[in-house]
Amino acid sequence: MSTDGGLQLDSYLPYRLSVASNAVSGLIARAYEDRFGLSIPQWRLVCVLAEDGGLTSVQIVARTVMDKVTVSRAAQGLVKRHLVARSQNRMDARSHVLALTEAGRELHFEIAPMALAYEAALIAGLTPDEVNLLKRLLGRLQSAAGQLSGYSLRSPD
Amino acid sequence: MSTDGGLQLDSYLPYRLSVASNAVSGLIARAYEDRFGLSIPQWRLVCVLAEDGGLTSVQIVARTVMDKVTVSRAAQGLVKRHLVARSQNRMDARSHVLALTEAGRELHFEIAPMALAYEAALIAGLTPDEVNLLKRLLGRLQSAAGQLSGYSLRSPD
DNA sequence: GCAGTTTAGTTACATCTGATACCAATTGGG
DNA sequence: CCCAATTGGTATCAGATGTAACTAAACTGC
Repeated sequence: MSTDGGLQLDSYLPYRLSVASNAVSGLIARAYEDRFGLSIPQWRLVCVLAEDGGLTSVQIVARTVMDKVTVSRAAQGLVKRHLVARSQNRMDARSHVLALTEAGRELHFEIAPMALAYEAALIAGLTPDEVNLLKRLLGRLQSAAGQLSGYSLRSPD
Repeated sequence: MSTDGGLQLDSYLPYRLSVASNAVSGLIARAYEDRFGLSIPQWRLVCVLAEDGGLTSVQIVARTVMDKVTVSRAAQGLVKRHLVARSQNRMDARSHVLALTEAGRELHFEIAPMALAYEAALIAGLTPDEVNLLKRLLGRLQSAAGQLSGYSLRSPD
């Protein structure tokens, strides 16, 4: 037993999580960038707009766990490429409603199978039960982290 | 059934993984930064040096899945604070051996319990079996991503 | 209906990160 | 040996990201 109470980087969960996430995100990011010129924030935006239809920036922020600046920039890029259109929101003149254009819908239609293929390749070899459990556990970690942030956690004396 | 073959952001694994990892990393990063002035790369470096003793930059890169530039910068900061010492490597005059100083060891000794407490708080409510499975699955995702990168993955026609 | 506060969204800035270029030292082939 | 190619490590540059400041519009109470 070592003096550090058993802390080993290799089995430290936040480290493992970060490394795995970086590996996966890097793979996916390269794929979207290379073939469609989309950043990950842009891809997420396309995704939620395809699912939910027109949304305002605030709604997208709530839906995607991204910063509002990130959303704003992603939207700018997509509007410039005519994949997303912004229309006046007659309920509130400060905000615009973002929605996929026809070209945007086509792009989503093209990407979706590739995205699913990557996911399938990543989880090949895992049972459906394992995948479900993994998603559940990730959700738990996320909410635990959310609850802990703001609190200060003192190490045992 | 939607036209996209069932792609929903909320249940898309790479997304879930990224969101969970960001939440956890953000939490941990703030804790280390606030209390010890360490960035995550610096923390990792302290960790592996505490575990393995003196290492060269190349060895640290292999051990921590970080870029060599990141390691170089993290080391600079730690050397400046006298937490890490660099000594000549008599096998190869280009490289130096990095090792914790006494102050560095003390710092590690202080941080380790907090790091473990965060991990414990994050996995509270999970069974040991679930935690082990989670780590195994993360490892699998990481290696799958590693294998896939470099290959091109075509979506099914 | 008007002053103060809150909210939607963009801009500006400071930071961090990674790819590239670069230098010094080492290795290997002839 | 010596020149070419490789490797350890750092510096430089460009792009991404988040925080804070800012603008404009919309509520709130009176």
